[in-house]
Amino acid sequence: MKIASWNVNSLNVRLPHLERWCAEARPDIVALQETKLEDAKFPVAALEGAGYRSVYSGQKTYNGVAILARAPIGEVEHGIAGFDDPQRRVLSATVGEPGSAQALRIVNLYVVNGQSVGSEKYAYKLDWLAKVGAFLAEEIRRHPRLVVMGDFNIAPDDRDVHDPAAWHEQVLCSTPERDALRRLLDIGLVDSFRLFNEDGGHYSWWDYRQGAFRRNLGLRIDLVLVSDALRARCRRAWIERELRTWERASDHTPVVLELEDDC
DNA sequence: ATGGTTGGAGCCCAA
Repeated sequence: MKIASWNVNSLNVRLPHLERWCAEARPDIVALQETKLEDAKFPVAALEGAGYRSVYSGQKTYNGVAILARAPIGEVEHGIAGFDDPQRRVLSATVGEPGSAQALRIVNLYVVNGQSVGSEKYAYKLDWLAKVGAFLAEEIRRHPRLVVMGDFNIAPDDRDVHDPAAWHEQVLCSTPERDALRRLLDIGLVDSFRLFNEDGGHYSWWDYRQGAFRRNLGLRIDLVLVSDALRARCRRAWIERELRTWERASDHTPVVLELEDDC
């Protein structure tokens, strides 16, 4: 069972990449961010042809999240109850046969970027993360088999940063952001990549500018978090770095978690 | 050097 998260930075542009990667890697569940598509324009038929059901929450130009799965998708929840946010950044669903004990609860997050420390968008980011924390505390209580994945726009620690000195207390790396991520993990989640990789230098995003990918100037900001109930079922976690070399690549690559087959 | 590249909208904004 393979579970993946990928910020595609426009599904219109990246649909061929997604189809190719799904055919090659055959992930069972994929969370997409920055689809930048209104729901009416979501490529349901193309993905069905590739073997995936899809649920989505999108808007024109910005944001947009989707969950694809080879198994049935149910209990779809858009956004966060009681938080009337026009930005489409949160989508949750249960994947698996209805009523099955093997079903997984998936929460897909496109965390606010925050622009720069001290900006209005940064304040919105911290407020948004606090609301997500309250939401996840309830989700994990109702759904112990929980996967929270997405573009977190936070590098968890300095191992996840190519140049920690340059990024020190900058947006995506600042202490308040890392503390906010820590509070999400404290609910009972673990960064699956770190179950298998302790060293630095593994990144999921590289800026389009300055030849950042060629020079491996990246950050690891795309994460697959799993609840304690799933922790012992994790078999392998990795970053699909090779997709960043493809023609017209997204600035992010997929991050993948493999769970035991009976999961 | 406060730069640069990409995507989407529409002649700038967000990342």
